[in-house]
Amino acid sequence: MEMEQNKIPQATAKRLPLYYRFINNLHTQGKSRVSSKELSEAVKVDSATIRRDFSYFGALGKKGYGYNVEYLLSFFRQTLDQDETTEVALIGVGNLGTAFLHYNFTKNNNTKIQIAFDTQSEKIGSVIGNVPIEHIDQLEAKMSNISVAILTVPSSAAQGIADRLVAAGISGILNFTPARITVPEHVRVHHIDLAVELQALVYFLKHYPLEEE
Amino acid sequence: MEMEQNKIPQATAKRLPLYYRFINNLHTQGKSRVSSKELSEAVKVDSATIRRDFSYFGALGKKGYGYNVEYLLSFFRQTLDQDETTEVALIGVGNLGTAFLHYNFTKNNNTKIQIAFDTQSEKIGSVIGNVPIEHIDQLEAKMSNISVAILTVPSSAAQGIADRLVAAGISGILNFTPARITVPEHVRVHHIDLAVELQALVYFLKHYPLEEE
DNA sequence: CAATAGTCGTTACGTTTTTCACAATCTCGC
DNA sequence: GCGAGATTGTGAAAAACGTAACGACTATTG
Repeated sequence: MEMEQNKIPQATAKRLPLYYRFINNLHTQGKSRVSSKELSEAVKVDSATIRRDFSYFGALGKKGYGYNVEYLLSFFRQTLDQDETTEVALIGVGNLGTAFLHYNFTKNNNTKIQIAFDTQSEKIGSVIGNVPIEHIDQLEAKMSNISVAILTVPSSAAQGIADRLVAAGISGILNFTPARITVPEHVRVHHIDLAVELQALVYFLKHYPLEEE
Repeated sequence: MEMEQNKIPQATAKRLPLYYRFINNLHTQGKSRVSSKELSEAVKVDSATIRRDFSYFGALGKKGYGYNVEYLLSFFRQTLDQDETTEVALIGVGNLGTAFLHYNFTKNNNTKIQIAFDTQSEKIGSVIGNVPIEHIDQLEAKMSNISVAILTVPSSAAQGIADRLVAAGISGILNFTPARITVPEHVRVHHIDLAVELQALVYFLKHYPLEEE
């Protein structure tokens, strides 16, 4: 594992996948060149921030010209390890879980949902979006060499499943339940809380009015 | 609209809904008192940060004692305008949209999905999670007094729908499509990009190793 | 009532992140 | 090959954010 890029700010790291997708779009559209200003309008990130972000990886552009899309794309593919796919498990095949299974991550991404788990027997054995669904009892048995899990179970089950994932050797959990799960230090958890996101938006609307007109 | 709390940092504002929910939980559990340390363990936010966040609203706690759950709850209810429900529209009743419709926001929140729209005729007229589903053609007609929309349509349709929402007088959009939509300055958009979240987690796992052991 | 332990509110400081602004450099048309 | 215009990369400043530390105050116990 190269540690040279250890110095990349977290805020920058979070934007990288976004950049990657839009550069990919540009490439598909046949564009061969792009400026930080254009990219800024597309991804809604300040152009200075984009230039700064890119600069952590060295001089990727040319002054007076901008960035070569092809070069940028191949660079990001390498940086984001697009060549090597990360296998992901999904726990909880409800509506939200199903949405993920239909989401074609592999197309533009380095991730692939390899297997899904649920408790409901009528779902077991079926395949959604090319992903087979197994009974949750099989979790420990079938999680070898899977290091990332998406948690879309009811919140009451979240901590219990998280404990089992940890025991099975998970490295990262994307937690969509409202519960804040507790895990050992070596496991990284990202929380995405849909109700909180909605409420936060409402709060901002009421208390941080934007420019009128 | 009170503007006194204009000075609350955005980072704090984003945490308020989270605090609210956990305080609500404590109240339901019959706890009458809580310290910033306890709350910290529950919501996974540093206790000093919690005290700081609360302090923007004045002295809510008592030294040597902690915070009174009931008081905190009534305070947050007021601050987050929990008494007055915000009506929300949902556009796009796919898997993700359906997940939202089943999510009982109203229970713990000040938001209620009032109406949903889709293009597929077999869904029109049905009701999911108490929310009626209308044809997208009805959008302009039935959006009066709705100021917030959840956008869960295919990304190719995102900008077009966004334009119509803006024309219909929307104030805020929670955008779950990978597309970054363009709107006038007075409309607030929060982007939640599931693929980006997953990729970001993977990137962090590879490049920012956590403490081993 | 004194002593002890607990907890807040806030100050001070360090870190991270964003933004400004411009010299350096490149492109492109003529 | 020159000059006008475009765009990068970055130094420096500002803004935003997080956290350690501690004085002030409270509750509780003996």
